[in-house]
Amino acid sequence: MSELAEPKRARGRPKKTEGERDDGNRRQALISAAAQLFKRQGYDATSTREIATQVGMQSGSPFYHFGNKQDLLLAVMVEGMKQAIARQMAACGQASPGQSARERLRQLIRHHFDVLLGPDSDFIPVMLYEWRSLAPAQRKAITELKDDYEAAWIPVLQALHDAGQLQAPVGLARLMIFGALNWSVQWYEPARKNSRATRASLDELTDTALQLFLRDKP
Amino acid sequence: MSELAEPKRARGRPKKTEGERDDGNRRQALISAAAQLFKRQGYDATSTREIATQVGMQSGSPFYHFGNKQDLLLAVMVEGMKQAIARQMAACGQASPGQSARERLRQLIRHHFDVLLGPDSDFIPVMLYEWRSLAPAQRKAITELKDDYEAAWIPVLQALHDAGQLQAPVGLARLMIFGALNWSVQWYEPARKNSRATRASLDELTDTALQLFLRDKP
DNA sequence: CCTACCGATCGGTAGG
DNA sequence: CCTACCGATCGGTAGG
Repeated sequence: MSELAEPKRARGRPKKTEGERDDGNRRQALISAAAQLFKRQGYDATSTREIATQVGMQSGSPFYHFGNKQDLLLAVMVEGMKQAIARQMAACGQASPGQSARERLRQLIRHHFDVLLGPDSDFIPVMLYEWRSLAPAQRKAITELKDDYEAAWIPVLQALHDAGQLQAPVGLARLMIFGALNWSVQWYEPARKNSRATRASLDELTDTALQLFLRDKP
Repeated sequence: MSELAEPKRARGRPKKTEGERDDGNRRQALISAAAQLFKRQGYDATSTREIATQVGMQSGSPFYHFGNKQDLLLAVMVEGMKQAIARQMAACGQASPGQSARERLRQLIRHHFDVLLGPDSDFIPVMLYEWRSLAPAQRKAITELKDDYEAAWIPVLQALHDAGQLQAPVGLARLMIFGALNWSVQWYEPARKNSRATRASLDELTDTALQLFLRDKP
């Protein structure tokens, strides 16, 4: 009986895309739609009406969920950063005993490319390229999350620096490495033919980055 | 006598900033003002009225010089790229006989930082971060200029790769190196106390970049 | 969350 | 290049 309830409820709703889960968390749908549109068109070039339409709402309805457009932008960024931090901890959490610093950096970079270019990768690019559109108080909130994310990189880079594999000073090196990675959003086009090709490409990018930044162990 | 002519003419004009050269090339003034505002606020967040006000025009007057707002954006980018190419050729034009590839790359990077972060450095950052706002036909024009600018880098990187000082494949290395450099627009704050400090800092950035990307000559 | 709506702003134009 | 203006769009709100 309860198995039949779902489709019945879905049919009873106003016209929505067929098969869309309609379990009431419209707020999340707004955030995802906003992320996608903000990434493609930019924050200023995207109207709240467009976002509403994409999730099947009327023009004023997003403001039931968010006080204003800026708050929606902030929500996109917070959502993206929290996911990125959680996934980074899961993937690169603590060093295995026999793991080299180079290997730890490889994992961090590989995960970062995933966050930038992989599936569901609209949130972080929006955060990187729409920073300017936040209010100052909002920037502070995001800065804290960004610091959390970057904190995992510092000891790894420091270890590589101490070992002579990273010559540049750690502070500037971190900024330049993130630049090299983050810029890929501007030029990388995933080979969409199949997901395996995309994964392979991100692996290649990771290897290239390591070759570029690190020297061989002396 | 001719020494007195200048202030007299300036006084006779309608209210403009004191001492401003008013020699009629209003088009250039619009381009410079647009570059500054586009960089600070973004293209979409800057109105043509703001630009007009900044150069002392009325709201409709920019459209006497430019067909529409997008054309003004294109003019900013073209202006920036032409200057950057000319200055790059002047600074890093042809290799001196005894000049190493590493030294040639140093010059290219140092000049690039100057274009990104030095004085009068509004144009290229606008080009880098407002690409999305161009019409497709306009993008083609800018792409050609960008290819000209980047052409000078290829043989240098290739030579370094052949010599084993640059391990990563040249194509991807170029993209990542430009990323590392271009991203500095997001975090670099020039020490404005005096111009010497700024120059020194850009020199430091250049040295760090070389340390990061290149290995010692085997 | 929809309906109905508002004030503000924006890019752009005609006509001189 | 200014004056005067327009149509369109936008973020946001009241009231249910």
